Amino acid sequence: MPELHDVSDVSGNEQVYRHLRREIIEGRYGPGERIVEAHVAALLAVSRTPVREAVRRLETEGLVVSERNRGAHVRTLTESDIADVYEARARLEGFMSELAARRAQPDDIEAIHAAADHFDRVIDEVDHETVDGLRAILRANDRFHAALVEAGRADQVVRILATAVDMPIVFTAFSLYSPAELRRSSIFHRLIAEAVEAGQPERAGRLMNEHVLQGRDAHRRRFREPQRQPESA
Amino acid sequence: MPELHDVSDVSGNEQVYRHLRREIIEGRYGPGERIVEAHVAALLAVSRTPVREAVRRLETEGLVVSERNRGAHVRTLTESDIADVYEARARLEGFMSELAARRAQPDDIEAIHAAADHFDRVIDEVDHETVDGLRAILRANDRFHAALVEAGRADQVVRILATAVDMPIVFTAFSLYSPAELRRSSIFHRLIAEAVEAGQPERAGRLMNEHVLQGRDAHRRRFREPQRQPESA
DNA sequence: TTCGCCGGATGTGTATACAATCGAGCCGAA
DNA sequence: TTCGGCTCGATTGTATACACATCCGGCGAA
Repeated sequence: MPELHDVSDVSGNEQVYRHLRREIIEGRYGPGERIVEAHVAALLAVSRTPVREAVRRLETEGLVVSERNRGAHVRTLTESDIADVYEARARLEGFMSELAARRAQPDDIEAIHAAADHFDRVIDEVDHETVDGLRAILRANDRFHAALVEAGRADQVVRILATAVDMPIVFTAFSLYSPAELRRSSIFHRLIAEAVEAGQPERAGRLMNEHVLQGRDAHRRRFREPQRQPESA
Repeated sequence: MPELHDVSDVSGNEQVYRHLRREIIEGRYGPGERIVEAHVAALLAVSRTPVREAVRRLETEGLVVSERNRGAHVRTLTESDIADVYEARARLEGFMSELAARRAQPDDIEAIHAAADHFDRVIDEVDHETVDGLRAILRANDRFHAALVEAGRADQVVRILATAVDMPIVFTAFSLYSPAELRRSSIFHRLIAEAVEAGQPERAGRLMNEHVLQGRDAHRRRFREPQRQPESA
């Protein structure tokens, strides 16, 4: 893991990548919207070269589609695309939870419990209606999933999840979870943590699988309602 | 799927990408070997710009690792990395086989059977000891898996498999399969095709899962033997 | 001998220039 | 009016230039 909270020493490439990724995730670049290299370059005060590299990365991650000589645009996903990716993610994270239950070290277990605690605290304390609140909740959720997945000690699978499968969660960012759903998530986090600690791979895997599918269903419900956007930051 | 057998109208970027990918897959760039942009550029008679873009793509696919200001090198995988990726692939392809059994259209079924037939013909006819023979076998195998996976009609998951998970198979290229293993593969292909045609998702998924794990084990056996390289092309 | 410093060679990161392509609007002919 | 072709602005694809980081070998001092 190179840098985690580094801020100074990032290449232009990396800076552009993070910028675009966040803009897309948080919906400021809508689905289908065109990404013009020169505009992004001007906005971030860099040349087109790093912009192009960042776009290539996003393209292979699947966030962006580009056609030769015609530029790049944000990928548009159908409801069923998203559901499929959730299910794929359920399988992979389920697998990682099994591995975690087999391979986790005491440190890992502690990190998992800490992340679960932190999630609880965050959902109680932050204002769900603001962008910052949502970011905090999503970050806390990511932290739990990251702790779990890393406890499985399978770096390549972690990489797959991070680069290829993260995408859909991403588009979920503003598809808010209700307080009830968040509490349910919290309960699942606890159950998974306990199964991992107890060294019960099958249970851990099944619980995680189910937990992710709950996310899919929550997403699906939101998708079918009129979209409500939270207040901007 | 943009182009499949296009050869003329490829951007330099794409050309470099394909070149490097193949070189890595077929082992002419050994694990850990450094990739120097200017050398590749000179070799393919393009500038460094498209080379850099291709390297970024390979990097997010996980074939290559690069460090800031220090260049890129071919990723080195441990035996356990490879085993983990195989298992992840088993889960995802198992999932896709389930979907295929649910969603496949008559065309898809036909393509799957055709690919299975083709695989049989190829393993009977080609010389397993040459690079070209191996390429033909791997291509035939890929064709079966592609037909199956595409029958699941979940483009995003196909993308994930292609960009993130394909990698290990890749490193397997020269880890030859024995004739007995190839025949076993053939049998599994048939069984999977039948389960899909019969609309039996669970069986299709289980069979595919098992089939991929057989691949993992074959790989593992090869890994532990002294490496034999096939004659060069 | 060993350590540390320096300088050049090598190679990466980014900016910029220019050619090629695309697409929209215009114009004239049927 | 409608359609085909044309031109031009906008944008992408690639080459090239240059600044800077890293690596390595040599040299001198302790």
